[in-house]
Amino acid sequence: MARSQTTRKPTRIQREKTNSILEAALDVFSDNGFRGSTIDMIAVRAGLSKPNILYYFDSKEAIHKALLAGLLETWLAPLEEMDEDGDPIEEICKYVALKLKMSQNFPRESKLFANEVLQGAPHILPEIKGGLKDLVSTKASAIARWAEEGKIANIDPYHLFFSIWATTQHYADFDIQVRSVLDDGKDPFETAGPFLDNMFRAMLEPKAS
Amino acid sequence: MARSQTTRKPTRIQREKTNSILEAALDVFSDNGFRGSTIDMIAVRAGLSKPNILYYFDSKEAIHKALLAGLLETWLAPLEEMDEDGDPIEEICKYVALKLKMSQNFPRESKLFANEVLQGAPHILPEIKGGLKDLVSTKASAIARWAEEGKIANIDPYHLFFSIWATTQHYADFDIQVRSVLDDGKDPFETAGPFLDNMFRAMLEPKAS
DNA sequence: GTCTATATCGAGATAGAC
DNA sequence: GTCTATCTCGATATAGAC
Repeated sequence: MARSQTTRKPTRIQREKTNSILEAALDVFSDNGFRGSTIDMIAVRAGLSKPNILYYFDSKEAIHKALLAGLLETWLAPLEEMDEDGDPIEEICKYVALKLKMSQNFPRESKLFANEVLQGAPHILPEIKGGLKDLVSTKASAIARWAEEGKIANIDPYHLFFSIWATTQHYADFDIQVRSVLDDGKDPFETAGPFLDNMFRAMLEPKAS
Repeated sequence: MARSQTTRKPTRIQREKTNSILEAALDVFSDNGFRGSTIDMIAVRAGLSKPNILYYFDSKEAIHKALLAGLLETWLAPLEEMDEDGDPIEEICKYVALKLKMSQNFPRESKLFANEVLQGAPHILPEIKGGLKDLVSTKASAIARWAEEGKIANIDPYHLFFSIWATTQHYADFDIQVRSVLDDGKDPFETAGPFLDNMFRAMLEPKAS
């Protein structure tokens, strides 16, 4: 078990190889899911041999866990930026735009996450029931307050989050379907931005009571 | 290869066993994905032996294909019901409600479909680029016409469909996350119905120009 | 039609030379 | 640190008795 991860000083080369393995693994796992991926696929894409992969990581699962480890944090960062003292509708729409940008720029991460949750989140259920739930709860309170103050329409904050996650991640996770339905060549993200912005503004606009 | 599927008259018992295998397979595949599922899991859940499964189906993939075969059709049925001569907003909201009901009543089918599309739709890409694309194209034209006539707001019909699919299926596909974020015990579907209805009505309401 | 036993194969992981 | 060769195991699928 005297693996490189446990030694004291990881050299530059070690870091580089570790990174290229993770990079290749992200490709493979997001395309094929955990069970559908093989170490060989990762090795080929990383330009390394199979045993060499297992020199840097103890197992296939260790690679997967390493990828997931930082993922939820990255995924939640945009939500943390939501400012309770800012303009309500602008803050929410900014979050939507950020989340859509993440789907556009990090589709592999989105798919990795989708795969994981779809299978019942076997590796990150604690994090979901912990950090995610807590953060959402906090931000939901802020949104509920905005609604009480009449600054936005009276909507359920939790379902608001679900609809934001669902609509933005859909373009990454189901991209094959989206692009198949649209004329090939069109970039879905260009038109999705204005559409979603308009959709959430319409819903959030305070109604005359 | 003289398998029962190819004989002329499938007896009642054969039909029943075939159905219980498909039923068990739907459980297993939707929970674990195709690669993560084993014939043994299906056999145990169906109360049959592994070779007996392979007497009724030529291979694990054959079971999977059989499940997917009817799925897209079932999945599209609600969209076909959308009436171009009905009240625009009511027709669209009826579609949303139906789609949500399907997520509630057929979560396994939804997950099976999500798994398939997430992996790039290897088995049903032709159907997606064929029947699905055509049907959506037809209905999108109707919606575009409604918009031109000022009966609904001027929104992109394709992104409307994407947002409907994303939001409704989210409750089935990501149920573990939804239920983890909400207080346990609450049924997400009860509150999701009114929320989504309100959301799509707000977006579709014709704007004074 | 249904079983037990087994052939076969793919893939994770390890041994040991270099 | 990296390779070739190999062990091992789980899973698909088949053979053949009943």
